[in-house]
Amino acid sequence: MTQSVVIGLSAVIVAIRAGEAVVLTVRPHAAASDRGSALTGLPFGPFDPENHRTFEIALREFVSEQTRFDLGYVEQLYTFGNKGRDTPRAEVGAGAARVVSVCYLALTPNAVDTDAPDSAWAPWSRFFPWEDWRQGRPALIDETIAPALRTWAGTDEERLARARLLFALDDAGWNEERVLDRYELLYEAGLAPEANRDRARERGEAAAEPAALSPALGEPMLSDHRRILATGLGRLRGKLKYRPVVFELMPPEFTLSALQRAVEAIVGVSLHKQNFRRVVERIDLVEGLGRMDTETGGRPAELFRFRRELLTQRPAGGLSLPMQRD
Amino acid sequence: MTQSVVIGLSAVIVAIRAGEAVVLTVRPHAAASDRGSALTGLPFGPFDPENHRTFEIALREFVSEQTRFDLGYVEQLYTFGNKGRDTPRAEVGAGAARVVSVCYLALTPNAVDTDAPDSAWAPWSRFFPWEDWRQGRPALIDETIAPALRTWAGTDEERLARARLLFALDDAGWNEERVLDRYELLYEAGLAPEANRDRARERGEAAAEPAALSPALGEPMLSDHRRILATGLGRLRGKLKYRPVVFELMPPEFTLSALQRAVEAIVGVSLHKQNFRRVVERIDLVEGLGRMDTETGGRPAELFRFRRELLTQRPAGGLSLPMQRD
DNA sequence: TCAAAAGTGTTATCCTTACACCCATGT
DNA sequence: ACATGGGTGTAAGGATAACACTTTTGA
Repeated sequence: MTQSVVIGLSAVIVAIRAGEAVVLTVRPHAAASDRGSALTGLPFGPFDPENHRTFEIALREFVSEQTRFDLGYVEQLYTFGNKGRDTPRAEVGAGAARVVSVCYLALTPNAVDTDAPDSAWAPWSRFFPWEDWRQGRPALIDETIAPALRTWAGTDEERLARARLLFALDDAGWNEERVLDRYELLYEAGLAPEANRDRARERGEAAAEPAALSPALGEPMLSDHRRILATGLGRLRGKLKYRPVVFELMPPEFTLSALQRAVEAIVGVSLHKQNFRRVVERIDLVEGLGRMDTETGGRPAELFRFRRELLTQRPAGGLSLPMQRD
Repeated sequence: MTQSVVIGLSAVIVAIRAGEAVVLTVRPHAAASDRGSALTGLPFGPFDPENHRTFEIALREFVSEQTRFDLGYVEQLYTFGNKGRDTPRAEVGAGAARVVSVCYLALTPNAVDTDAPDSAWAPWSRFFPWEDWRQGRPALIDETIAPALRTWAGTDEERLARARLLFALDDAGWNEERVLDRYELLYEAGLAPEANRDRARERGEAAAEPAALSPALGEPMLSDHRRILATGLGRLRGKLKYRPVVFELMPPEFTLSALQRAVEAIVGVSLHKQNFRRVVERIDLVEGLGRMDTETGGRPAELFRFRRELLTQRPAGGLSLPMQRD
């Protein structure tokens, strides 16, 4: 008498829009079963073993159905199967079916408007405001997060050490890749509204009101979608450094500044302009086109293209990130 | 009327034994449904949503049941869901249930004998003999693989380019991380016995005899387990370079040579002794104990330990790999 | 003419690589 | 004594980080 399992697919779909990193979100149509459902989520859909030969085929199909938008680069992220995950209402399941989510990261150079009414591009700093260090260390960390974490940690040395390491307290360095660990720390400390909601649901109560400081700590999402998003952002930040994936986010022709702004938007730090150019030239994966982009404000910038051909000819690395100190 | 889905769990469990990288294999007890079943597989077991709160709990449980062996470090690898995957007989499914496998990579410092009769440690070069470059470029590549791939490619430039890039033909460099791509290329070219078996099954025929050169091209495994193993090996080879995971494979005290041999066994290349030591000292994650190991043959070697405490105090990186040229 | 952004040059420093050499043990 | 493996020093070359500076446009 085994309980049935339903496979769901989710996608973290990333693009660059006006120099900002954005992610595709959907707002499931209002429905009775959704309490307090101003919440957005990631595009998700069921996996039907009858009709879908592979996960990826199913993924591309439901994304283009839901958003009229075609995916480009796709890679598998993670599979979540913990009991107690919120059951997204779109999954049709018999009663208490266990939902397992196979999650994907997708990158696209066309952040076109999706003309589907319930989907929209949202900058991901809306969900993780503490992850954007481009203007320097966010005040949010020292003013809100650090005190709250210290209160939560009390005298527990292990908790304190984690908080220090992950949020760069007491002169610890910032490691931009550990997005998921930071989100999970906040969740564990009860600083993510999702934590209260999930705990309430476990006790069978109605969801408690979000804690007072929630809005500052990033907009919550449906189910565990913010965890999935954090997984995707962390993976992308890491991958940039050892695979030439930025170019999957760029249009066919771009200026080096646009490329730099794209990298900065993703990793969330400012880079040193001159050295960034040198790094890009050294890896030798771009080619100047001789033509100029005159829309830049100052001196016109040369347009470049990604020499995609080279990927089939040699190993291919990523970009190192020459940080800009203030 | 959706077809049911069964979740299976598989594990690539890696250890170092006498300086060799080994992986835990199981040989399911002979059964009528298993044609030609001298084949080994990876430990796998069903995931029961009734009783298991998380995948990882289920994984640890069935591994210790099957092999009387406890896992240490564990990370999720990949989830396979393609139609046409061979259904492992241990999964109890109603008729034609679709089997989705959530696969894990596990590392352990204790390659103890498992006293379970059907499980055994096997060096992974048995399954991927072309991946071991420690004694220099394997003759197998030029004598067997390259000619077969060139025949398969014919005049198809794209196929030729892939073969050159992945198997380091025509002076292309060897990239030890692309284990999965290499296996998939061989599979696609019909050089892995699994390919013939799967194609035969798709046509509803009995499995064809393995191709003549199969034995040289690595021992095949049950179902798609060799693909899973390739995924795990590739991931581990990559991870070594940016996370201190080697130490999860070492006993509490070890010599630097033992550490080097472990790294070499995993990445499959020889490293430059003097520079390897420098690299290890620089990352500053090991500590000399002042005591000596006298069992080494020549001059006794100092014993070191991994300073695991540091992981909670600072970011932590991996080892760079100073190659030994011949 | 000035602001804004593109683009070049140069240097100190650190890491990697390669090579040469010495040390302590068992046979 | 010598083979075997452990361990140290040092110098060349390349990558990175930090600096100052020139060029080309629009307002």
